[in-house]
Amino acid sequence: MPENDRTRTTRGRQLDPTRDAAILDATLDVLAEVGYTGMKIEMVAERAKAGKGTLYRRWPSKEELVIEAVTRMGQRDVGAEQLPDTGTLRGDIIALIRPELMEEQSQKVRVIAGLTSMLASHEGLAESANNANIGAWITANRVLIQRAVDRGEAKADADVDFLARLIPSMSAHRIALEGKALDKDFLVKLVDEVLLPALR
Amino acid sequence: MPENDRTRTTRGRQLDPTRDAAILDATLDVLAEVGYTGMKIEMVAERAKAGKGTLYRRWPSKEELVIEAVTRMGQRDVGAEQLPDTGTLRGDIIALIRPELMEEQSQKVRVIAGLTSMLASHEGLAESANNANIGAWITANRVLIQRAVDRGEAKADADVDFLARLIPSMSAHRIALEGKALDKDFLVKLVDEVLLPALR
DNA sequence: CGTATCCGGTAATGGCCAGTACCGGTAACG
DNA sequence: CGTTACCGGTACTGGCCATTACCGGATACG
Repeated sequence: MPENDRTRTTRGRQLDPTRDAAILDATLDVLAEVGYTGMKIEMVAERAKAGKGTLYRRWPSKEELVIEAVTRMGQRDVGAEQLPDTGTLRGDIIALIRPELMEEQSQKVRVIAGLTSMLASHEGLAESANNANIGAWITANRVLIQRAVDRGEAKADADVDFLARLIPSMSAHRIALEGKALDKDFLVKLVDEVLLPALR
Repeated sequence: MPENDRTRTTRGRQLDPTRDAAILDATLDVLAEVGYTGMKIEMVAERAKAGKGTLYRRWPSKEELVIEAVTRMGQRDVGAEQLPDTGTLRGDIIALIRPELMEEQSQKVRVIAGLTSMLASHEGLAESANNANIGAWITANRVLIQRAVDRGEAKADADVDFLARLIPSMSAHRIALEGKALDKDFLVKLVDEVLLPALR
């Protein structure tokens, strides 16, 4: 039920669809900054320049709002179809590192980190959060590495699933626990010093 | 100020020092299970078979209690002096994987994960939590890897600081986000397939 | 011994904040 | 046009705990 029941038959003014995006974006911003517990509905409303009523007219609770925001965040992912294909794994992985994507990934990781405490209790959220976000990054890596294996660039007995987690895991740790930014140097070093050696 | 001011000059019964450990242990257990927000003072009291007053007689707030518990958790670390020394890096790292340590590390990671949302807001906690816990594990790895470099077992230009984070980061991701246990197979694979190739 | 203080319980107190109700104003249905 | 429902604001309500206050026993200091 990501989209609430918007099929109206009644009279009068309709919900303004442009407010939705503003509210969901504000939700992610606040989540990334202060986590689920620190996030107050009023902060989201204020940042979205909306009244609390406007939020509650769309989502029945804070929890539902957060679930939709996180789910939507997971949907704007890299898109497994349009992955780079430069002919080498190193080139592919580095092509994945565009500055906008890095910033976006950083926000995603921060959102998830601020959510970990409720993952255990809330079932659907854990799914959306983990699978849809870091998960997409891992999936992209999996595809790229598998290609390298098929191409003979990487050794045939490599554990693709396992190695696909390498870069996202290390990055998540750097962002969430060390509080550092995700810079290109770090990622390039990860590819050259760790991932590629592991595939030879 | 880890230890409260216990220098009493007044008359009457003293604080029973054996209650402290029970309460701090209970705090860590609850934190690992439900995170900071989900943790209610009453849960801790109940698990420690204590009254709430007994807690508040020792710590002025939930926050202070958690800080001391987490700080103390950081102090029972591997102990950089008694690190294994088997002659090979592989042997050393695997010797570090004792079942009790794995269970303890898993609890630590779960505690930290349930705390991430408050790390941003509370300064000292982030320090205690990150540096003192995963940090100790990273430090142990750093020492072992440096030894391997000195010994000529690993290549001389290896970035020891960087590689020391490999196993702890990957393990933390596995425990905190994937919710899986930290088993020996996973760690051995990490050493053989990732760390050692990166050092050749 | 006498009493100050602790102990494990349990019953207030009080603040924070999700959720609700309304307000004056406005846009979009019939 | 006349409703009806929305919009951004701003109270108000109610529940959940952190924190405090007590209770009827222990206990250890002087």
